[in-house]
Amino acid sequence: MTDEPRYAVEATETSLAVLETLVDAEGTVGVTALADHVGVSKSVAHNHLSTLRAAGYVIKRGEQYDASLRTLTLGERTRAGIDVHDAAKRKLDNLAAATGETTTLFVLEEDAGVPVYVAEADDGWSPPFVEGERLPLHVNAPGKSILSSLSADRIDAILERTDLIAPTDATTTDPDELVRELRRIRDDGIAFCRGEQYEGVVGVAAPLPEIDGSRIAALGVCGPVDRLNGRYLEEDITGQVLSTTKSVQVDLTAD
Amino acid sequence: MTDEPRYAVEATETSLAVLETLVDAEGTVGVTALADHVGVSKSVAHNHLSTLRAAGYVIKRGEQYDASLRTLTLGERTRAGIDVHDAAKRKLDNLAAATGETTTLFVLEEDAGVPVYVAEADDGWSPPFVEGERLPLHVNAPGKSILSSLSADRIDAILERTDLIAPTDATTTDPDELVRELRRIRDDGIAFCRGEQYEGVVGVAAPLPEIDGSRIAALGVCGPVDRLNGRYLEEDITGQVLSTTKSVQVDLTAD
DNA sequence: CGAGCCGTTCTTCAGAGCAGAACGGATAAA
DNA sequence: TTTATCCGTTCTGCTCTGAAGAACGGCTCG
Repeated sequence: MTDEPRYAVEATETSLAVLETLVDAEGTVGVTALADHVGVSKSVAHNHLSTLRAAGYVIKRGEQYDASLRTLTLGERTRAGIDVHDAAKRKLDNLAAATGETTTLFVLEEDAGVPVYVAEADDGWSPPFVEGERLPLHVNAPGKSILSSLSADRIDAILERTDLIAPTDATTTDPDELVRELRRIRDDGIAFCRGEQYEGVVGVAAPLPEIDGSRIAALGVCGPVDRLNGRYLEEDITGQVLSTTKSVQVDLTAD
Repeated sequence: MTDEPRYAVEATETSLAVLETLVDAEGTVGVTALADHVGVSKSVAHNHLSTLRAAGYVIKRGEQYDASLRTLTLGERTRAGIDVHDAAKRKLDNLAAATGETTTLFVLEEDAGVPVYVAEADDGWSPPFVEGERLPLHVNAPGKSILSSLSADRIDAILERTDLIAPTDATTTDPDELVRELRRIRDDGIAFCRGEQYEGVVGVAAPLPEIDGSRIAALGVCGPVDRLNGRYLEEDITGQVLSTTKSVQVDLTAD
């Protein structure tokens, strides 16, 4: 997984650190502050900034630097290559409108679940998912859906490599218990998450298995437990998640 | 603008070329093909791939490489720092739903207009805008809105640095004529674009001037000329664009 | 069975890229 | 007004990175 590269390119690591610092900074950053933050000399920081600027990923406002909007294109171009996203986006918007809750599309990547699209709830609130950020598979409904759709061998391999961290008290950290739950999820075709990632947030999700070359994914709804509960959650919402998933699957098979 | 950096970091340029190649590639790419494409030796390509992989921006599927979804986070984190985006996103969704057409938020960056958010039309069609891609300001309605809201000095400076390319026959390439049009746009508070960027595509946009630290932006609707025309375009759609813009402005001032 | 590909590793050496010093303009303090 | 400081940029010289190309080993196809 994280085998250190034998011949790493240090300059690349520095440039990425510079770029990430700028992306996370509020407003612009000066050369000196940036050099301190990244841990290189001022001249080196300056060289990397100029290079990133020539490439278009960094802009200069006065004497200060900032990440440019070009950073968006990398992600958008990557997202454009994901067929599940194209098939699901609009349906997730509709599902969000119909339920008033946040809807998400997660994709499997390197033993992790990655939100690729998040349609926000009516009230604008949604869990602090950052699209593209890898999340452990065992802490949320889409992640568990994805896991449940894999072969037993693959589940074991992933669980072996994964540290079953517990963001809340509700998180399942026992592999055997998790495997039992995954079996139930596979039988039901639907996964629930009750505060396992964030206190008070529940989720429902259904797997979207691989369809000739598309990625293994899952589609879900999540929101506060005081709105999502009881029969409304387990029948109404669940039904809508299942029918949306079905419809995305049909579209994917059609192409 | 494009003054070559005096001490460019070549390794960074190579890594970015590698990453962009992967992002634009359909599916995965092998080391040899990638090395050829970027113009470096196989071992160098391999070193950069390993480094980018360790940083999380590249993943390996079997013996092939691909851009990872992590590329999304750079853009999303940048976007999260743009207050105009947060204020306008939901309203652009609503405007798209109300009109059935594509709505966009453009922001000024380095003499160019950059789409930061695009809400697609009902029929799923939208101009081939890639979020984050810089577009000339004189070819579309949001760009012209942005220009019109600047001071005369600043307009002159930008026009001097800009090559007034003409994607279609309808594009205005004469600076004087453009300045006259910008004056009209400033007086009306609304800009139109009639096939100046893409044949058969018209646009309406209104400027969203700088509000304490927010970026200079514009908000627009665009779609095919056979749907958007006549009084429907000039009164109905235009009115909705103006009221949405007003509402975003109010929200921005409120914070 | 062997020829050819492809990803990975190794080795060697030029020069890329590092740190630190020096420059120069701007701003603040005396 | 003068002086001190700070910050972005440029310069310089040394070192070790990162480049190329060859070699390795596994795989596939003829």
